[in-house]
Amino acid sequence: MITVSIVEDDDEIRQSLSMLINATDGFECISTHPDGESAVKKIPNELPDVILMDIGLPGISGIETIKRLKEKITDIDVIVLTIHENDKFVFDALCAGATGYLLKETPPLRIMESIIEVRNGGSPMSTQIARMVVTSFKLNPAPDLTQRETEVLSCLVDGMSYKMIADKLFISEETVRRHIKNIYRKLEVHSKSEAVAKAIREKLV
Amino acid sequence: MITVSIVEDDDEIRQSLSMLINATDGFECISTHPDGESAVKKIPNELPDVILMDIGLPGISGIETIKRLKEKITDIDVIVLTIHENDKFVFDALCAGATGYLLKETPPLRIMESIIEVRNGGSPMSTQIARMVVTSFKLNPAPDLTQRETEVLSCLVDGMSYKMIADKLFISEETVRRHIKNIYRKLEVHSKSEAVAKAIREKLV
DNA sequence: TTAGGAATAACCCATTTGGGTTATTTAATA
DNA sequence: TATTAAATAACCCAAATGGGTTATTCCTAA
Repeated sequence: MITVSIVEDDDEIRQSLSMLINATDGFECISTHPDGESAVKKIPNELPDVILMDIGLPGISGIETIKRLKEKITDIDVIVLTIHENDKFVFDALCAGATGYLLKETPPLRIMESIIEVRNGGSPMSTQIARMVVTSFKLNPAPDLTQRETEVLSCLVDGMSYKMIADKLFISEETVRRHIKNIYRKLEVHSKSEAVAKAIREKLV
Repeated sequence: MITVSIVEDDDEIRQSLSMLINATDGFECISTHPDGESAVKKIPNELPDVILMDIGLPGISGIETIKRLKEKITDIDVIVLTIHENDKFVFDALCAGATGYLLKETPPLRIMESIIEVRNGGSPMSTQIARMVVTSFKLNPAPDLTQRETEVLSCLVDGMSYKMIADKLFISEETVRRHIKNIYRKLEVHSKSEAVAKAIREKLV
């Protein structure tokens, strides 16, 4: 028996999800909550196996609700079920600790399969979401940077000082400074930490 | 008709995959390659819709092969098909530009479904892989750091100077220095760029 | 064959940063 | 109530960094 809680403000959706779960052998919907506050308060006592979580909730957001619940119950599986397929919502939800992310157009059968999948150590996602997630890993070629400059930028991202970079690349510290000046000009930054931040954010290395 | 190329050094696997694809209506395996070199040389002329790619190849690795192919053909879909479920291989493959990642235990039907899925804008992954990918987004609480220190660390990650942080938080530059010293001690680093690198690598902010 | 980019190297100077020390106020908690 | 942690602030000094300028060598492409 897999126990499920639902956090969803729309009465109709909440009830039909609950009915779907209870109508399926081996599943039980043990509670439903219309907002994040009551979910955060009560779910730690109810301890379901899986939570189906909406993102657009009144009061505290679904993201914040996930964060607070995961702090209290680290090993719970949260599947986001939402209409939002916006980058920010998706990545914020995953950073907060969501294990799966389904769009509301997901057919009922697929929702039930996802609950099983998440219990089996998977991370069910709608196809668009999976693509967004995978694409986010893709490295961008650092525009304009020469090969050597790219190497130096990697060293910066590794937290190395001018001296350490010089030693590693067998060149003088002055040459390192030269390369770094060129990197700053090309990336339009003015310090190591800005360069590192930009390189990582834009996945240049 | 979806056209597929296979890059796989094991003769038996390569042939059975090719047969599987050609035996399925709507799919055609237009070429197979036993190593990365020949794949990089020939696939740009063959232009399949999808490539099934092994990682453990003789000569240049599957990762490197993906990287070089994606440089030449940006809009091609590469599905990795491998026994390696090691973190490093998975993330390196995705950074190189792989769109899907299946383990070799994947049943034939699921492989064919994955080819369709990738053509429909998805990113097919084995369940374990999806979980690894999703888990990699999870933020870790910065150990020991106080709330203010965490705020300052965020500013560092944004590439801000002491002065900018002081202005933003409405405190003196000296206090910023104080916080940063404490951050360095706790994270065991000795410079801004090391702190930024560590914060991002360990997802502390 | 020559112009230009890439990589190398050096010097000057001001600013920023990193490490050490000390101290006050406030809030939490034992 | 006494203690502790967190946040605030200041000073000293040395080292690292950032910006400007100039120059040489090598290789590639026009």
